[in-house]
Amino acid sequence: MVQELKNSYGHLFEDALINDIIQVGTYKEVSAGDKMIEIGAYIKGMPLLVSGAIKILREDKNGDELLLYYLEKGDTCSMTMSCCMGQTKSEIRAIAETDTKLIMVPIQKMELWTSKYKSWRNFVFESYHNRLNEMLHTMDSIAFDNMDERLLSYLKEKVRINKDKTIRNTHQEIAYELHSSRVVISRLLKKLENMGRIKLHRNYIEILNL
Amino acid sequence: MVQELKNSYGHLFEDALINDIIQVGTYKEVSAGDKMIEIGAYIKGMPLLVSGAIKILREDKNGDELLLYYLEKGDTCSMTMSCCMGQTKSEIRAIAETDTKLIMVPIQKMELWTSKYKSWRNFVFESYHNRLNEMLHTMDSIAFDNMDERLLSYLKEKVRINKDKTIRNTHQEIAYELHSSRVVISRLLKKLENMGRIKLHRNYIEILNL
DNA sequence: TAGCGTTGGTAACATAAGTTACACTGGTCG
DNA sequence: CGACCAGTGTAACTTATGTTACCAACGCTA
Repeated sequence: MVQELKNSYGHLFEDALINDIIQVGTYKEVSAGDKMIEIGAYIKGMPLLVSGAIKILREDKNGDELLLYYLEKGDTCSMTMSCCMGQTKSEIRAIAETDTKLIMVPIQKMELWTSKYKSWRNFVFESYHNRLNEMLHTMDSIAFDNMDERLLSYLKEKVRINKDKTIRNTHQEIAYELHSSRVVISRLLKKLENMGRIKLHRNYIEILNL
Repeated sequence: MVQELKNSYGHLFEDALINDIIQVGTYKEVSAGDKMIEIGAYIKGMPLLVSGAIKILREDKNGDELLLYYLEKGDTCSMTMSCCMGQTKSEIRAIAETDTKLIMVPIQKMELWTSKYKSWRNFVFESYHNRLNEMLHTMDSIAFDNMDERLLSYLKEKVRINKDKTIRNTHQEIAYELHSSRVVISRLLKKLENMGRIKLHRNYIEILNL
């Protein structure tokens, strides 16, 4: 854990803070697909991502989902921080996109570290900043783009996050994350295949050139 | 200014901070419709709202707009803080919705106050928290609701923000903020009128019961 | 091997929203 | 007064997206 922490956060945090984190943090590994936070749950700790990726999802009245953004190495969950302040329930769902390593820090430390460590403050602010910006871009995509453009962005992002030109998802799963329907996604994917940009297979999609 | 500040922020900030704000802050009044921040602009100061409301808008590739949320008394602009950190340009446009009074604080103070005053830290965190939540709810509305529901929410919010059951906007202006077209909005407004929920007039709308 | 569930392809249709076009009205300004 | 313009109402049409239905292909396992 110590080495992992230093690799991912050594350049951000001063040594004293690193030591504090080692004292109270717990190292965790989660597997792709594991549910990490459920909507309405109370938050116990704050995650510092060391490797892998976590997807953050929003749910509508019918229980259908919408992908908001991903967290990656060096990120933390602003929603979590947000919740800690007000002791409110989670507004979002978090699911591991890939196998992920992270360090959980008890939220009780937040207050103290925020006053004690400048690097921690900066990290927290930066994190909020990044999340707000990601929300903005997700918003752009949803409000301004057609489904075919949204699908394209989705595929691109998925390739980047998974570092894999092969997307191992069913059309149904993709439809779910884009808050659309399977038939629509199949239709648009087929169009992309006809354009020569992807190759469709059962249970996976080969990305050629996006 | 001193009195305004104490009224709106006295319960939030410790006296020493209030004094600091008085030292470096400048009092400003803006009129409804005034453009306060343009997309791509660099930010000079951070606004602390004393009264009135400011609308925050996002722009698409074609220059069309989308209303994100309003800032009110006691709010500040997280996007501004966000920008200060990274010295980046504004991602959004800010326009006074009503006549508004506010105190501008130079961004140079941010860093110092954040380490010096606990109440300032809490204020900044709280502000990020609120903005993230508002973004979430705007997102819900755009991703999950039909235009008629979005229009309804829009009208309700407008009444609340302006504290006025009469909405003094043309259909075109409403269409703009919802990123739709005039014809669509006229159509839906007429439907609402037929349902007896509003009364349409030239250049204004009477809200009966939403 | 036969049967079954999952996945994907596709057609036919329904609906929400955007677009174009044009008429009407009320107010303004020469 | 008459011309003009902004704001609104409405019809007719297009398009994107969602829905329903059904079939075919694949892989599993009884």
